[in-house]
Amino acid sequence: MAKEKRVLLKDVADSVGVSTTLVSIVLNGKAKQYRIADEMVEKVVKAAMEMNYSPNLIARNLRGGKTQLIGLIVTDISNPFYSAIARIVENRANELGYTVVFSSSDEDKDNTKRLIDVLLNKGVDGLIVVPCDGSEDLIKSIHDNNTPLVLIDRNFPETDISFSCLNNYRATELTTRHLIEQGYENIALVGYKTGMNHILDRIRGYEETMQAAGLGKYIQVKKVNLLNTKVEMSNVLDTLVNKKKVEAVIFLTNMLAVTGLYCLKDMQVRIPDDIAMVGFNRNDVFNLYPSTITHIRQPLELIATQAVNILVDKINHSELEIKSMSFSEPQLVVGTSTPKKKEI
Amino acid sequence: MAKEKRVLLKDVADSVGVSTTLVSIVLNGKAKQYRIADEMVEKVVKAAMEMNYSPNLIARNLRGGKTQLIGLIVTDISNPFYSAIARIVENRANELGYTVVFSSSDEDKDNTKRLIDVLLNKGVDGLIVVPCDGSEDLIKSIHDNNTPLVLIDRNFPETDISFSCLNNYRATELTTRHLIEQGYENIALVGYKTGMNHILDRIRGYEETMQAAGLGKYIQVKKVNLLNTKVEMSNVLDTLVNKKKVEAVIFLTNMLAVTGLYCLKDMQVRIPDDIAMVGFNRNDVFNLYPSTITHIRQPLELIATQAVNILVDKINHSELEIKSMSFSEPQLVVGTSTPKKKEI
DNA sequence: ATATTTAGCTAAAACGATAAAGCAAATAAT
DNA sequence: ATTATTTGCTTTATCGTTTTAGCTAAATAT
Repeated sequence: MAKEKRVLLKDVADSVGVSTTLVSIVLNGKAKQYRIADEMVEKVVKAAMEMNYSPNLIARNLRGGKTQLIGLIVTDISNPFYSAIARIVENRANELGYTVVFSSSDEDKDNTKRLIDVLLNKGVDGLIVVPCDGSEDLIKSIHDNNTPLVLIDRNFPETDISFSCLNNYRATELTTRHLIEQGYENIALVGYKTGMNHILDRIRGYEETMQAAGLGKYIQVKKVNLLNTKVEMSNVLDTLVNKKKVEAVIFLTNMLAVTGLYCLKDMQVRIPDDIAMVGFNRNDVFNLYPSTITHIRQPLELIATQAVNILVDKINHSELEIKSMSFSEPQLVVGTSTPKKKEI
Repeated sequence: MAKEKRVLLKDVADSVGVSTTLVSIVLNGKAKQYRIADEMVEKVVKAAMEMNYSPNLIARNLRGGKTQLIGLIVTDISNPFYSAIARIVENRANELGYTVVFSSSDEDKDNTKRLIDVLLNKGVDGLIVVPCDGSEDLIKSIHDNNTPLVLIDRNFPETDISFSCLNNYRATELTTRHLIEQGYENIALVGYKTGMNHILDRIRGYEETMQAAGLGKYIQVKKVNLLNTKVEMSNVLDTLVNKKKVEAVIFLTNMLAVTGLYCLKDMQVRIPDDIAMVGFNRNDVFNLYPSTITHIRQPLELIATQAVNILVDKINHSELEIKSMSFSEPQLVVGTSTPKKKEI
């Protein structure tokens, strides 16, 4: 029941009869560099193994300024999209010898600031952040302060902050083109109010593809608020379906797509009989809904792994100030929610 | 661009012209105890505020042995059930001044051991763990070593390790009783192979309720493997539906219920026309499926908050060895997947 | 007038590791 | 034979706090 006393460097040193410095040198693999005798190296390593020594990271960190801790700030860890990312970040970080600390910003920039402060204070070696609206200056100041930092899922193109995200323009270009090829013309888009680049890129992808296909007159971008989404979504969909006689809707995020499904179910609008739709990111609902939902698949594995790779690289070469940009390509998963439109 | 130098205790001390000790005492609220003059306290606090001082936690921790870090080990953070828990743990931990480090064990006890070692090595003050099959001895040894530890979602009733989980027996008692009241008799259950208590309790809840209702002869407990779930589930459901002519199925976890829905869809078995079913935990699928799925709702907020409360209590009173047990009550959310059975 | 207490503060040690500088003995060079 | 170099290790300082013990001057007691 009593707390086992931890084995210290000193304990190992005493057991071999040498200084703690020597043990530290040997266990850090610098024996050659400090020309420690081979037999001595062997003795020390053996003793350390037998005594089951493991260094106190806090002490090591205080001395060296490194914690092998990575901070991950997402908007909401309970959002399956971000928890999926978290899992991959965790795996990759572990492989590289890091442990992950996470926090949720709730899309709020003051929260983000608070969380970053806390994490830096805990001594994290670097940060992976899903930035939220209005956080650009804040994030820039962290980056300017030479804290290793990588944005994920979203980015600030005007800055020299590294990021790993989806090629968002391509995502909606793909979906829009698919819908056009299926014969739809009156195609609307539902996004949300934000100045964040990932959403703006998705909107551009839709608009430019529509324009290029000569469907400019049908371009309709509806934006709902992130709070009170359900009510706003109902109104938006009511307008699109009943007033605008829209043939297909593209939802810009998973959450919007699922909320959209709830509303359409309430309105007793059938998919795809009454309207075609495209979602974003995988969701069991998309497969189990009466019709399977066509959606964009993000290569999460790649996006998250790249973010960690870039970050760890920055941590290890903090003297270099390189902007790494990783755009991953989206895939279109075609379901039965976007069938070929029957000609009149 | 240059790294801002952190403000140290010494900087504050120098600016006021006193010792670091005094500043430390004042900022830790021990001025009275050390009878520091009131004007001095005021001066120091003012200086610290103005200089925007915040203590280096690493140094503080090295000295005090506390990190204000909590380790959370779940089986898979990308599982929405656990990421929902993670979010609540995070919130409550933050309120109490802690930060959360997470890891996923993948239901593997060797992973669990490795992760616990890493987290303890990082100096976490305590652990919240979802234990997996076969990890009882391991977990017990951590607990015996006086590391503050709380189990969540699952527990080891034979030990004196604190936990916060659902009243699992009540959960299936509720569902089974509901089905019986709706007129079903041939009710089967699908769980998975494990020795873990939470599943065994759920099975007992079903069995004893069936027995008490005089439906003992209908008791059928099917167990699928956690790997290869889809294939095994197909076989199990085929047997239940086609051979055993079962009227209703209870799925013991969210994952099982969703997998079940996939299989039933493939088999073109309609719910509830061909079979009634009950799921576990909330899922958008349950609401958007053609029929809404009756399911057990776990009070996650309560379960997770309690876990943190218990843990922090243990951290602050490590001398007391109290076993705290928190069983939270399940709720039955009734959908259209379990309608009143029409009498013949 | 001297001894004792109290108020108000500081010096120094400690937490456990790592890095820089140093030092004796053995070997090589002149 | 004397000096210079190399080998193999140790001593000391350091990271930024907190805590223990102590120190000085003023206030009180004897």
